[in-house]
Amino acid sequence: MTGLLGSMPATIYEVAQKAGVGIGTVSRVLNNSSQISPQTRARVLQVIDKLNYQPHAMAQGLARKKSLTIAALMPFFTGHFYVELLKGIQQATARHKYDLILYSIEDLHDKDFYLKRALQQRRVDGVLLVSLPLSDAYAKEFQRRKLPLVLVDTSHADFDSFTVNNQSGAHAAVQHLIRLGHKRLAMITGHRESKPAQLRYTGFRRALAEAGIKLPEGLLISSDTLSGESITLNDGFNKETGYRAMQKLLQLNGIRPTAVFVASDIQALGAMQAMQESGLRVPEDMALVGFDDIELAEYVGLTTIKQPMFQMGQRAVERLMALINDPNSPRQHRRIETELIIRDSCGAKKEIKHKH
Amino acid sequence: MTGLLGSMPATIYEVAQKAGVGIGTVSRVLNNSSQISPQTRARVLQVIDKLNYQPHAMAQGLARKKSLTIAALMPFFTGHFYVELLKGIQQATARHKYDLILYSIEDLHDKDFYLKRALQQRRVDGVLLVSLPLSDAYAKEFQRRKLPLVLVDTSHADFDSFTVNNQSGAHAAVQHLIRLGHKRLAMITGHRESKPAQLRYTGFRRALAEAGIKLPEGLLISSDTLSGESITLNDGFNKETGYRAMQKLLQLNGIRPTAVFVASDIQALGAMQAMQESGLRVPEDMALVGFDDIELAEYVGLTTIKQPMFQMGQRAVERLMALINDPNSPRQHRRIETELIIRDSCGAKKEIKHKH
DNA sequence: AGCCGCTTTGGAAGCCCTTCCATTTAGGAA
DNA sequence: TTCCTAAATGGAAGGGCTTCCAAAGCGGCT
Repeated sequence: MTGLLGSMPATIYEVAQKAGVGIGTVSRVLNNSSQISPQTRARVLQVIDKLNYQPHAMAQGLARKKSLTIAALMPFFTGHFYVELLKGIQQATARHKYDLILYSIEDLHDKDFYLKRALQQRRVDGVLLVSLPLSDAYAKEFQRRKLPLVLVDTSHADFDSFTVNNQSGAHAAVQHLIRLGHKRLAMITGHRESKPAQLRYTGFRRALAEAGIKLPEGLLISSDTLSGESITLNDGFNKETGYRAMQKLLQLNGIRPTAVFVASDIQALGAMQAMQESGLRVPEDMALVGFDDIELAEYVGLTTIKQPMFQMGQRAVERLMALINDPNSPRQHRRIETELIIRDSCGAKKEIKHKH
Repeated sequence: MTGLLGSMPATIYEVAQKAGVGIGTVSRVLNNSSQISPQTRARVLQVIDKLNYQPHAMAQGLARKKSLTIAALMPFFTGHFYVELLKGIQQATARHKYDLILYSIEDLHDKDFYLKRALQQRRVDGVLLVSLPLSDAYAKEFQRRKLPLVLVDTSHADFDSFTVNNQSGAHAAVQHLIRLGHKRLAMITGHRESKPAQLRYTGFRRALAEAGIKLPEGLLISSDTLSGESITLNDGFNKETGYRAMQKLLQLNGIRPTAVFVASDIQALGAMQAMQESGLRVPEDMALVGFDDIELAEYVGLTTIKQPMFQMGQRAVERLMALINDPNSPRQHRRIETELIIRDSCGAKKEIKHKH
């Protein structure tokens, strides 16, 4: 009995010998080459089946100068966002019969090390760079060697990228609040240097401008204007900044806003906590809309902007495959549109109930 | 200018030539072979550095019959549990200078396909099988060929495994409730066929027995004894089963328990909802302890049992590396101990307050 | 000078494929 | 039958490494 895998996996030579053909012929069968007579093909396939033969990927890779492998470099932080993204990436990769090597970048210094490793040692056929900046030196390398690269949740003028449309997402969120009748709006956001924070702010301003609403002094609160322990972390999107920002808003007694757009759900949770501690209710005393659609958002009934990460992962891989097949394919910068998820915190549901 | 990666990556031949040595010597330097004179080594290293040379992993793999790659097969379901596990796996893999190929198994039928692919095509040096059953046919293959395999969150007599100690976790949860003075306890759990559900039940019984407490009729509710839409899904751990189970408990008016051990957090959330709808408070009217420590648990203040998945992922990889280095190393079955996370739902915190 | 035994080095063979070129074979046309 | 063309096939070369064996270098001995 040969066993499922063969005691020592068979090689193309054994297949050729048992089938009474040359190795070239076996290779041609394996690669669906055109010039093979149906009988020979059948005979070879039969032997392949009997020996349970599968080609050795490394030998194939060496000969073909292709690895049928792509690498994804991503920071492994938070939950939902990356899990969904990874799911999408993994699924699409498998569908194309490619394998995925995953590199988790915990320190930005490691990035170039792993890039080099993926490219030069592993000879991956393409790279997915997620949420990480592309250094100029590597940008040049990728271009010079025409290596397929797709950026996800980050961007660079010279390479394909998929990013969430932060601006239109924020715009939709704010527009929603305005339609619900709010005229006095505030915004809580992350650090001013954070790109997503900037874009979400732009969307906010645009929605206000379109409705002819002005943003009074003090109704925009960025994380870096606050003080506290976890304030300086990352992009400023965390619970504490949300909490402190809301406290600050609540101190502006006279001109308290009736609705707040919070640029991240996690901050929105902090904000809700601050309101609760002041005895205020959401949305009655103040309506809230967040951004991200984290897992908790559903639980607490937070209206928010959902980013379709699964789909984004899939599409990024599709694009990468296209680039692998045609490295000269023109650049594409895709903005993935977000979705407004209406729950309780914006007050829309109550309003509907009133009307009936 | 050579560029970061070399216009076409250098080979060992170029290095040898520029350094004025033979390829064997370069190879020896690369692999830290002993018999090399310091001067030669220095010269070769210098050229390697200048050419930015890195060995071609596929050529190395082919020659060495080793890939410096491991594969992880896992179902990609839920959040926290797998994300943490994957983080641990990824980190430990990188520390050993191995690369990780990730296979997501969405359909059990795919499992053997990907196993075969990993083993026979990719020639990975070891496999991590997560939360998936090992079929007998493959078990034999792994044994015969002495292929390093480590099971995570699943087990098989003949292979190394890392599992959460469900029983002692449940025991700790229930013991905690008993220490808080509860004498009338109930349990809500998943399907009776689910292995974790069974083990958690055993832990529950053991804690009761040790305290001399009997479990009255009707105070154990398994998902498969309920009716409803999502009831039959997977292992029975979902919100709806928790909700229905609690409803059922609440109908037993006379003998309502004072505390409930819920075998999964997600069910505990459903149970809390049912209580809330009946106007009951947690923990005043009924204390609750869950299992899993999902993200929401912290938010709602659910006392629960935390499974240290990150650590488990790391340890599984460590073990796999040990097996790669010594395939005859004796089997080990490790049970990872859980941690009791005390929050509000068990009433312990209030009790402490009372005392002061 | 000649010899011995290390240490150090060079490079052929081998790992398992793909691909290309040469060769064989079959089928038609003359 | 003979010759020509196209289809089918065999297998050498090559891809970049490791490893092993043979050979060279070296220092100290006699």
